[in-house]
Amino acid sequence: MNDVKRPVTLDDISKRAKVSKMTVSRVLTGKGQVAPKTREKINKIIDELGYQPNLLARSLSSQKTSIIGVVLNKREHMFMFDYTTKVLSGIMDVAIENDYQLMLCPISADKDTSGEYEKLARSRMLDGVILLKRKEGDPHISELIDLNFPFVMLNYKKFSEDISFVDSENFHGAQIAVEHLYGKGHRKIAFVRGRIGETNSNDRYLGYQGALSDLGLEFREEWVINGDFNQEKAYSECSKLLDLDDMPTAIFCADDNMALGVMRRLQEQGLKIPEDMAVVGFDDIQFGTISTPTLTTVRQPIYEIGRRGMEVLLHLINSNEPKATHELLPVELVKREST
Amino acid sequence: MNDVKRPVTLDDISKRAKVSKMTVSRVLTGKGQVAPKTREKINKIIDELGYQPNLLARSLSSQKTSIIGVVLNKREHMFMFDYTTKVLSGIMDVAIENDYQLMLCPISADKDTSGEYEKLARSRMLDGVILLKRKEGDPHISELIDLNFPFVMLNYKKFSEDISFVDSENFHGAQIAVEHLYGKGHRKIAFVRGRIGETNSNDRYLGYQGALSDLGLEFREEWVINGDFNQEKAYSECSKLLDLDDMPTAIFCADDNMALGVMRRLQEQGLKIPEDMAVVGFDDIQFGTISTPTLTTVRQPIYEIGRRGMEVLLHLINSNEPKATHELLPVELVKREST
DNA sequence: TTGAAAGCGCTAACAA
DNA sequence: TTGTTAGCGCTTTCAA
Repeated sequence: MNDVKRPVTLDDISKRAKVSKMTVSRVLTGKGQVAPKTREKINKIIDELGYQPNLLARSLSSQKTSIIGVVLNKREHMFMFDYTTKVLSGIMDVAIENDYQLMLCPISADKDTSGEYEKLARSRMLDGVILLKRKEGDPHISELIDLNFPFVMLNYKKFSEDISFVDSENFHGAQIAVEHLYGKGHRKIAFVRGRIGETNSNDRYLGYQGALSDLGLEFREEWVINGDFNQEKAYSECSKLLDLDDMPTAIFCADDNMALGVMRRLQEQGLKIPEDMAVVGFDDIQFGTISTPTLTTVRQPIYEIGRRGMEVLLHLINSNEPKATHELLPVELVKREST
Repeated sequence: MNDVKRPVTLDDISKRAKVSKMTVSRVLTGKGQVAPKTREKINKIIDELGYQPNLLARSLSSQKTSIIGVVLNKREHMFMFDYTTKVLSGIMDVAIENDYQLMLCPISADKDTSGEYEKLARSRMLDGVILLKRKEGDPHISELIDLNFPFVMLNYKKFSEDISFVDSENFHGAQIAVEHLYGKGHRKIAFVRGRIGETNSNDRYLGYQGALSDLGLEFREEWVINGDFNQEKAYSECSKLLDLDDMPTAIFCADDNMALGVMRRLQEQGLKIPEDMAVVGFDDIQFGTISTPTLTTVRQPIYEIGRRGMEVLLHLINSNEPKATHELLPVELVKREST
């Protein structure tokens, strides 16, 4: 048994200071009036005894824990380390600034997770949750809504008054990617789709189509392949484009990972990038800065999304009449060697 | 105010089932005997009412939270996303298997963090902590030891009976890297050191020196440069090697990040890798698999370190007479194009 | 400005 | 097999 010494409690302090526990509690939390002299005396004893509040007891009593759950896709996050690290950093920085703690809540993205969100909410351990990259129309979100439990979705978009989200301008991002290629002289632009069923993926597809139409370019079914936000899938599917009689001259990929897969395939085929085929990605992951050639891409402000997400959640938690917030953060084209 | 409906409590269940709270508690925790019939009746009511235990109350009463704190270097983890993600995955998988939760505890690696560990321990929120990549001889570890609070250090080595750690065979890893270069015909082998003051870094340096001596190779001060586990630093310091009259023919870097910086510098100088200069790294990060050339490296089992670390910690927590565990996991040479 | 009493929801220890 | 009692350490509410 690890018998940690019996910790100092409020009671110890109050007895030593010859005041009630309540007075000590007031000093500790800063709420309520305490005579300066009393306060001083108590503070001194707190220091002497090295008192630390028992957060469990405090939370049980006050019905607030100052802990936020971060729901991430159980296994998938391994393949999105760039994303996970950046978004967590943003969330974490705001958490630190506001004295909140972060709890990791891995939940499967595929299996039936019915009841999982409700469990989190009802555990009373969390004041709110941030959901990362959940699937479109996740049916279990209603568990959170029904319980009126504060939550924010990141990299997810749904204009519902029951759902707060922070996402980036995916539609616009796809547009500027296509316009950039157009500016470089390309007229036959292919698209590699992301996972069907993620709102991000859909918006980028719509942005691609919208831009083609705005620019008077042709849209062809066979120039659209499905990469599933998966590098290997994009790598193999890419062959379909290369087998075409009328090949595109540029490929816009719904994320950088797929762009990397596509570039690998092109290079194996002996094609020069960007001379024979231009490539644009989406995200701006670090790999794209050291790949050969370096990757032109649409930068998403992931760190900022994390920050804003946490800010929105804290507002939801602490405001008297919370209202769902919908935010789309701006994206930016980063020109590199692949175009 | 978010007025979540009043949650169902043990009391509600017990009244409805016409048994005492204790009996319900027994059904819930699985400890103690309960008549099958009673159990069945209670379980039914639990389902009906959608009861979820209040973890706060349970923890306060039982003095166990089933939450583990993961202490990571506050800002630094941003630059080690590969490491952080892998090690967290390992920790998380074992946590899930054992019904533990993970709490992120960012603590600065540089500033004075006196009292921070103690705060974690005394908060009563955590059953134990895992410390990632802390500096050698971190003076505040004693706070944990004095409180007899369970903790494990990862990627840290100190043979003390007060400290449990899981690390990889850094010394041996450096040896096989040098031996590999020797096998390729190299006799003048330079070394790029990591951060002075991390045990990993020191061990790799010692392994390098040991291997040179075993192989009867010359050790020269000017063939050792300091990269501080920092890609840019390695990039710039690398010039010192190139300015030498008697240049080495191979460079062994204490981590992959630095190796990437070194390769960049070499290529800018017009040197061919591995023809003009061979390069070996340490870690096996993903970048090394797609760089040009791909990087020969010593693979550390980071995911495994995370797993073992969590297992060791759980043992420490749940064993009656815990004893510090010291583990060095095996490393492995991964041959690629850079040698 | 301070204090007393009650309770947050659960479990440990003991008793029946 | 089941129940009773007594907390865990804090905050809330109300009274002084």
